[in-house]
Amino acid sequence: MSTYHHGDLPNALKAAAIEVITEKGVAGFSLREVARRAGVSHAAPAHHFGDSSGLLTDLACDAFVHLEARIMAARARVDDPVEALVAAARAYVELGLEHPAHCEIMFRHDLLDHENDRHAETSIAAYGALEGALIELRDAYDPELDIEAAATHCWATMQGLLVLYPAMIGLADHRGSEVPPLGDLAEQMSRLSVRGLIRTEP
Amino acid sequence: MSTYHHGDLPNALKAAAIEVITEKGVAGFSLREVARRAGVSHAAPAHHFGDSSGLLTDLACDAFVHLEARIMAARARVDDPVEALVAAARAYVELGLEHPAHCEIMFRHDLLDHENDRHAETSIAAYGALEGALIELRDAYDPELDIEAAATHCWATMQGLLVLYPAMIGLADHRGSEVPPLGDLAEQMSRLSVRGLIRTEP
DNA sequence: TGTACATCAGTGAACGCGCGTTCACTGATGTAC
DNA sequence: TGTACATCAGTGAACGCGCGTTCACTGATGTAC
Repeated sequence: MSTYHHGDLPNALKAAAIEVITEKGVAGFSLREVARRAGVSHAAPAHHFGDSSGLLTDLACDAFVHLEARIMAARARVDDPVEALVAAARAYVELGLEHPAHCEIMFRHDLLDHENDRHAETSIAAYGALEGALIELRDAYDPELDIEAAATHCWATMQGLLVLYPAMIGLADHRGSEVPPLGDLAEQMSRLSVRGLIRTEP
Repeated sequence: MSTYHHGDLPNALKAAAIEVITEKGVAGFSLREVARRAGVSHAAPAHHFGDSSGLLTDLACDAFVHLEARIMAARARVDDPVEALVAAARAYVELGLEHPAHCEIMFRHDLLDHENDRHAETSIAAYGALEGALIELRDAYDPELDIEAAATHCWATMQGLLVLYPAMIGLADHRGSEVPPLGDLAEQMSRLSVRGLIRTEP
């Protein structure tokens, strides 16, 4: 097998990067380490991603694409707009559980390249999927629902939950209490959000 | 002036660390850089903090102490439990605006030392201040309010807002729309939360 | 169909840099007697 | 009141390491004629 040309080095590098970040956190990430894991010389990644923010930005875009797909799937799976939103909330945190590395990067404003067009596209698309769910909620339950505010509220709550969850576990250990599974927590939190968002009881 | 013994090197190092993180993000943080800025040899920090996670953990503890103080102050300033909670929400994000470096560290689970006793104490105390506000809310408006769930909901929403805010600005720039000031957003979000948390309209 | 050439993808050696850690040291401070 | 000694705080040189970047190179692929 000729391996001089890799065939799909970009994706191999992304997979290696995810591996590194999952094991050691973003702090342990380096282009050399990634190249090493992909079995390629350390100068190779530059041909595809330029520098490390190029690679990380591409991974963040993948994360947004995954997120959009999951929210859309949740919405398609469930009829009632309230239940669809709850399902989307679960989908969000489950993405965090299954792809912690992607999630760790998504909002690391300091590490990403914001000029990147795909980054704008994919993040807007993911946001749009959430907005869609809220538009259905508005149309079904409360014409006065403020879509922008509701989207910010839902997204912030879920993202905050992902950030806080490890700390909650640490705190609970210290107290001898228990923390519910993250998915259940996401459901509970999103139901609280919905109660605040719509006036009519569903 | 004899400077061989610094007088208060630990605090000088912490101040330098905040400076570095504010300028370059956590990614640009190193003990050597911190020592340099404190005007001290690069081996000196080890005498006080051991390694970098020792220093960062101490900063995170300071952040929790600040946060607790702000929440308590907000509660003391306002009588009505709903308004107190709203004021606490504002206090949270304003801490994020005024001390972005502290805030960037608070929940960086990967960088902190979790065996640290002060970390447990201070984070529990800050959480307790929020719980206190919610207990007052419960007693005044809804005896069935679930304190744990409510605390998680409020904290997650505010923390998520801090994480998302830069991204929201980026997205708004791209759309040509505007994002309200963070404090106003915090108020709006916390009012939505309260509406979901208590059954009786205040 | 075959050949020449341009372009692209990856190599590997070399560079200088900043990092954390170690270590023998020295200056300052506090305490015992 | 003075002296000796232990402890603590900070020094600065040395170490090895992994990093990003650069560069001349080579192997593979695609295209023009």
